Formats: sequence, C-alpha cells, structure tokens
Amino acid sequence: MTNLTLKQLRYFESVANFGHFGRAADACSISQPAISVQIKELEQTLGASLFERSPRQIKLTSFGLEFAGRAREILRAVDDLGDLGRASHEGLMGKLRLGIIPTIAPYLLPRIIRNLALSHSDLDLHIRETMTNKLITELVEGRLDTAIVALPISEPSLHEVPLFDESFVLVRPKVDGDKPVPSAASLNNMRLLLLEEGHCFRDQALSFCGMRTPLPREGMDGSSLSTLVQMVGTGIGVTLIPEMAVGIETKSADVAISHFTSPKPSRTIGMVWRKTSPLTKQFTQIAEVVKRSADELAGR
Amino acid sequence: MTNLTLKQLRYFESVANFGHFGRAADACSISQPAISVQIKELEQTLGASLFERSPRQIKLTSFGLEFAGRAREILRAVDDLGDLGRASHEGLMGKLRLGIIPTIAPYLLPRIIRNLALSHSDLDLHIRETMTNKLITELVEGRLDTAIVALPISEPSLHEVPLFDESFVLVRPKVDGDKPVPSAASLNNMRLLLLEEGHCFRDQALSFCGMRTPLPREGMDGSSLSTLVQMVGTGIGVTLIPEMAVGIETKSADVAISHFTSPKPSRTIGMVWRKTSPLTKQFTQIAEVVKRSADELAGR
DNA sequence: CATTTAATTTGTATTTTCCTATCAGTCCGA
DNA sequence: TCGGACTGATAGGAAAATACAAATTAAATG
Repeated sequence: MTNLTLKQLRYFESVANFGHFGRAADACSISQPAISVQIKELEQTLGASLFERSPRQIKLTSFGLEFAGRAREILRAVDDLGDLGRASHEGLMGKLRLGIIPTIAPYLLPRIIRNLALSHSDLDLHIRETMTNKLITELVEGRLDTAIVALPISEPSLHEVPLFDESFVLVRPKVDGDKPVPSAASLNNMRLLLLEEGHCFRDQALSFCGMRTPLPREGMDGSSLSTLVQMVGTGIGVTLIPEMAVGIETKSADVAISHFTSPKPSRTIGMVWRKTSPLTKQFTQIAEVVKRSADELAGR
Repeated sequence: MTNLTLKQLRYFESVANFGHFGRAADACSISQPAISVQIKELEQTLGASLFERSPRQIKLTSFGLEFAGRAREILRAVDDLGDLGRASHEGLMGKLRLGIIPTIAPYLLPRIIRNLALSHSDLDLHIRETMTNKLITELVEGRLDTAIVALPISEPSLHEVPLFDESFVLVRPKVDGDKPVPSAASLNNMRLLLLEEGHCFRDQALSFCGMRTPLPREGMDGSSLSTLVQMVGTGIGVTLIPEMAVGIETKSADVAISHFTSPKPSRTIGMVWRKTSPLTKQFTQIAEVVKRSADELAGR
C-alpha cells in the first residue's frame, strides 16, 4: 500500500523550492523539525533519498528531481480539485486571486473592483500586480487563480480568453504637438522613452517600431507609465502609452497626445487561467465584468 | 488553503465504487463510522455534497461524479509516484502484480515463474488470471501493475509491448485426423466448439472463421481449453487451440492436431502497463523473461 | 409492529503530527 | 584555534487528528 500523504508532498515541494529546510518550514508555517521528520519519513517509504545533504546546502538528487515534477503535478491537481466545490455553485464567491499587469492596473482596476463589488458582493478578491512572466509563473504554480495580461501567452497549460484590443498613442512634449505624426519607423530616430526591462508593454512598443532591442541609451527607462509621461513633459523625448492611460496620465503634464493612423499600434488584452481549473464558469463571469469595465472606460 | 487529504480521497473512491458505506469501509479495512466522518468532512471542505443519501441506497451527485473522475486520476498518479522509489533501483524487487489471460496462463506461467525466480529472487510476484477486459480494468484502476494479454488493446492510457506471435491449430477427433485440413470458411459448417463469452481467444477464433457471432447452438461453450479438447475427444465437434497448448492438452484425449497452411491463424501476445507507471524498466525486464520462456516452450 | 439494513452520532482510545529544546557538524571571522 | 552563526537531525512530551465501539436514528420489509 502506498503510504504517501499530501502533507509530505507539500512539505517536500516547499523544501525543493527553497533548497532549505528552515525557510521551507516558515513558508509552510510549521517548525523546522516537523519538516525534517516528514521528509525523512517520505524518503523511508520511497526507499531512496530525495536530497543530497551537504552541511551548507541541500540539493535534489536526480531521483528527487523526477519525484518533484510528478509531485507538483499532483499537488496542482489536488488544488484544482479543492476548487471544484466552489465551481459547482453557480455564483461567484469565496477567495479569488487575480493577477494584472502594471500597464493596465491603475486605469482599469478601480472600475473592475467597483463593478465586481456591485454584481458579486460575496467575492473575496485578492489582487496581485506585477509583470507578465511573474504572473504566469505564479498562475502555473497555483499561487494565482487567473490573470489579466496581454495576449498571446502561449503557455500550453493555460487557457486564454481575449477581452478587448487597446491601441497605443504617441505622447510628445506639448510644443511638438502640432508637428505631423511620425511614422513607426521614424520613431527610431527620436528619443523614445520606454518602461524598464521585463514589462510586456516595452516589448510591444519596440515591436511597433520594428526594433528588437532599443538603441542603447543611458538609463532612460522608467518604471511606470506615469514616470514616462512626466519625463516627456520635461522635453527629454517621446513615448507611447496605451489609450486607456491617457485620461489619468496626461492631466498633470505638459504633453500632447497624437493618434497614429495606420498601421495603428495595438495589443490584445485577455484573461488566462489554468486549463485544469474547474472554475471556468466563474472566470468567464469575471471576464465579462472586465470587458464591460473596459467599455465603460472607453466611453462605449 | 486546500485541506483535502489522500485518505479522504481514498475513502471517497471506495464509497463511490461500492455505492455503500459499510462495504467501502470493509474494503479499506476500517470501521464504517470512520468513513462516514471522513466523507462528511470532505463534503464540508468542498461546500457541496457528494452523495445523495436515500435510506436504502446512496448515489453520487453529478458534482460527486465529476469529483470522482478527478479524484481517481489523482490517486492513480499518487500510486505511481509511490512506485518511483522502487523504479530508481535498477533491479527488479518488491511486490509486483501480474495479470495473465487464461488461454496462456497454464502453459506459460509455470515457466515464467521458474525463470523469474532464478533471475530475480527478491521479486514478490502476485498472479491474477482472468479475462482480458477484467485485467484491463484492474490495470487502469491501479489494482494490477502489468498484464500479459493478446494485442492490440487500444486503451489510450496503457502502453503495449508485443512479445511473440502464436498460431492456432485445429483439434479434431482422432478418427478424422487423416482428412484434409479444412479451409477457414468451411469451419463454419463444422461443429466448432468455443470458449464461453468474454474470452478473447473466442473472438480471435471466430474472426479467423470470418464470423462475427457463432451460429447459435445449444450451450456448447467451454470454460477452458482443457474442456474443449476433452469434448472434441468424445466426437462432438472440432476446436481451435493455441499451439502453445498442444503439448499439455492433447496428451489425455483422443484427438488429432492439424496445422493450417495459409492463411495461418495467429495472434500476438504482448505485455501492457500504465503509461504513467515509473516501472517501465522493470516491466521491460519481465517482458524479456516472458519472451524467453515462450521461446523455450516452443523449443527454440 | 417488530425486524432488518444502513448511515450518523457520541464518547473514548489510539495514532499521528507538531512543538520546544537540544545536539552535532561545518563554516567563518577574530 | 576558538567561539559564534547557521543548518539540519534527534528526543520527549503535548496537541490534534483519526479510529473504534456502542448507541441512535430512520426507512423499508415481512
């Protein structure tokens, strides 16, 4: 008979992730000996050791590595199974962890939260705002339920639903506002201010300009659209921002907004979640609310 | 946090299978209240009920049905995970549950067991002899580790390995032994004795004769090849048996053996196991031994 | 209306899991 | 080379989870 327990698998996963018994114990809110004992027991029932213990660090054995992969799959499946109960109720309720990228969050999130509170009052929404790749990792690892990101993601274990398209507009110092709108290619020659490495919007802007990597410049990257617009206001350069950000970001800066004609730069915003999650129906409801919120914001 | 335990899932699976708390408890070697409590707890954490309790019988709710499917997958994955320890050792050891069909078992099994005992003395072999569809079910449900059956099985979750081909021979009353060997089609007109419904060998024999269902006759089916041969000896009719059975089955009966020329009827015997089982290496070793045993038996 | 069957409830016992405290080995700076 | 810092292992007692036996409820059967 198999004598494994989920607890053992959970503890093991934690130790495997941290490579450290003590920190793993903290993460599981449990004492360090408790973890030691459970791992030892696990190794005993398996008849093979999972970690190479050297005094200063521990490392997964090759067996442990194989084991970790399977264990993770099982744990995710169990987590999903736990959600199945909630999924069987029609409505939207309980804790729900939503991720969202920073180039959307400040503009859309307040409205989403307001709308969700109105239509689904017994939903306990937890928000996580960070860059796409982190969101995806956390989603796959089961630390998030769903996320609002720019598509496509092409992570095979995730399901993608497009919500709306948003186009980018050009932000120039106010004095340049009357000049003709430059072509995509000619943005190359202007001083284009971008978000720092890792933001998907940075890559989307670059791809519109036909650039793979930006011309190397001295630390001109901003960490938020807000900063970028303020920088443009001082006359340093130009930038692109999503249309959605115009209302908020351009109020307090001396900048001019210009729309491109064609090709019109844009990106598709969508929602993603684990394919194995049983909460599809619930997520779809949320997607509707998000879509509606975006429409409202665009004045549609 | 998800608070499900494997115990709960195991108990639940048992109840779902038996449709009965008491019998499920027996199967788990546990008292019946213990199961009741765990199921109740499970339903509590899920926030939905898994069974419709009517006083005389219990039935899975539609939610319970969905839940059962996922739970089963998880439990199988965990069982496989438990085997991973053994798999990491090169050799073949520990308990191994082998299924085999009745039209092979009596002839090949003694030799297999002998050979395995010689080469892998610390293997604790458990044999289950029954018809193909039962073997497959038990395999998929994790109650068997591997099985020797006639291919193809075409069960997507199982891995198939062909071992050897064996041809069928015609068994006739000794007095008919000198008559010419009938064609496949003309077997239709003779009194062909078959194994009872459910044996794969029955279907294989029928398919050789080009029949879907046999001509309806009065209860002429036997439950073992041995019986069939004895019946042939009394002059009732003729039958087909695998070549492997000739040595044993025809010693004590007044029958004659004839080989077909072409088309030569035959079937492929192979081994199957769950694709997710980590014991592939071990099973492959066993497959080698089985193949060798069959070769010995055929005098090769 | 008593009897049978089957699940739940209750109270107690056992087993499992956990925590605190302590130990043992190694690394590192003084 | 010594002592503190860090890390995982061990031990013993406490707390929590789980299990059992016996009693209870509830419907169906004869």
